[in-house]
Amino acid sequence: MLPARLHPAGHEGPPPGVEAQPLLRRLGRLATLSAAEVSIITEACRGPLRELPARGEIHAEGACPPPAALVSGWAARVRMLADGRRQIVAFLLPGDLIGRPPPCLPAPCAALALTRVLLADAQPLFAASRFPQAPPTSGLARALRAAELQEEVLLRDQVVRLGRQTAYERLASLLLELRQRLEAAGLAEPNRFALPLTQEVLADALGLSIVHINRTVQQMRRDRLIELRGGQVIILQQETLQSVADWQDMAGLQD
Amino acid sequence: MLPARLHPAGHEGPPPGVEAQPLLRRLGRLATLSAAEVSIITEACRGPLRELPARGEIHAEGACPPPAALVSGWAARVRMLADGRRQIVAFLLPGDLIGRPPPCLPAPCAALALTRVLLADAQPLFAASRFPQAPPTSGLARALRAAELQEEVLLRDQVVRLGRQTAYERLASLLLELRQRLEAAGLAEPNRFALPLTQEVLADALGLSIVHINRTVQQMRRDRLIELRGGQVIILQQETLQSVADWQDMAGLQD
DNA sequence: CGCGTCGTTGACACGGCTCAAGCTTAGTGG
DNA sequence: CCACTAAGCTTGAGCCGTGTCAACGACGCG
Repeated sequence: MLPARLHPAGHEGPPPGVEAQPLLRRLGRLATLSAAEVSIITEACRGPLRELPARGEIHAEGACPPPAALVSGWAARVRMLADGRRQIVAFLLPGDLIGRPPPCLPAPCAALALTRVLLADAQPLFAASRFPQAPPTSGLARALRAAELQEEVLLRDQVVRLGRQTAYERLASLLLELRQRLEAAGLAEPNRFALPLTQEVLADALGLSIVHINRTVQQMRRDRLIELRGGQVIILQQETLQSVADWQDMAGLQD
Repeated sequence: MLPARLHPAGHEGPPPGVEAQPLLRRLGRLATLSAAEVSIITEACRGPLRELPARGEIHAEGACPPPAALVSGWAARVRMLADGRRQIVAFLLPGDLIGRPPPCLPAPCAALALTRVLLADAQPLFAASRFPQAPPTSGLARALRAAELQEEVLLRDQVVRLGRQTAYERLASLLLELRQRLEAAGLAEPNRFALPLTQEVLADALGLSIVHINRTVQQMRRDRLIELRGGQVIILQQETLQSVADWQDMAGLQD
């Protein structure tokens, strides 16, 4: 059963404000949130949202943007080399956080919308987590911290993929990562999810050429590990995929 | 002029305790430290140090070790694949921090000593930075935070290297990174530093084979960009090296 | 209908890997 | 002082994974 909060037809502007779900689900999984904290999050997602079209720049390289939460759509952290080569450093999915509160370095990556994207102002979340009030530490603070640590784990996975895995393994590994993250945001069925990425984007993420990504996808199809059509992935043999990818579930991250 | 704090002959156990310098220099560069904070750091480095030989395991994959500071020697964060392939995710240099205080995920990487290594207990630093006492925020807290953010920047550089650069470019980029980091710890002259790494270690860091690292080094020697003998690197043409590496100074990181 | 974007395929080149051997250096024990 | 050994470095030959170039097909949109 797919999310009931899909709005009927085309995207005629930001939806009513029911879109707090990915953030709520994800942060709620990282730590238990109080009712007050839940409403802070909901409120932030109801607030004025920033909308960007596909290919829009969320922030430039070297910027130090105010913290935002990705409410819907896909984005990526991107670094360009002088001669135009491009590397996608990380994918940003609904429920992910994009900037950091003020004491921060200039971002070494630009952030780029890969689809149409809605961003909420995340400043209230950080503000609310800052004052160590009643509880040992606020659940929100723990969740934000855990999200940050998780991002670093993903970065390390990316390093291993790029440094020591073949094209086939990289693709398997990335698909499993995306499935798990989407699932944490409530956006994936166990073996099926939307993948709104062109092969060029996959190539730039996995450090390969477009052509080779294509061949790799096809091989994986022929091996009947996955189906991939029309922006939908179906994982046919999760076990095999996991062993190909040398997958190790990062499990808990429950603080 | 090289550091005057080199103790005379062989390594007959931890030195008197003068080895707080890399940590002090590095953290002091990230934020201004109060006299009290300086003495906390000095004290931690005088305290009982943990010593490991080259190849010793600082902590295993999946562990959640107490925070430590690398006082002397080189180490690395390492991930192994099931079939024995190895990827060095990051290098750890004197002045770097290794674990995090308790609310932390199980480490996705093992930490491995690459040379003989001395570790100080970093818990006092984190403890001291936790209570937001007098100043706006303690300089130590800001420095520790900046160190963490800087680590993430380095990880992203590593992703770009592995994803989109050639062997030659990767090596150039890594050498420049190491020079800069060692310099921040007071362990490098402008164009010369110690590089106590075997070519196998370089290969595992740069996602290449030993043989190819060797050829790449030789090419760089023939091009007279660097000299590299007996664990010493001399950078002969910094400008050229920077343009090869697509180097962008991450500059400030002054909060 | 025409155009642009994306996906697909083939031919070929090349960077980097593997295998294999020889070399240098430092350490060790006779 | 000299084998002897082990670790690290170097070099060559050949292969293979991946990149490049080029063309074509499929689809969606104005």
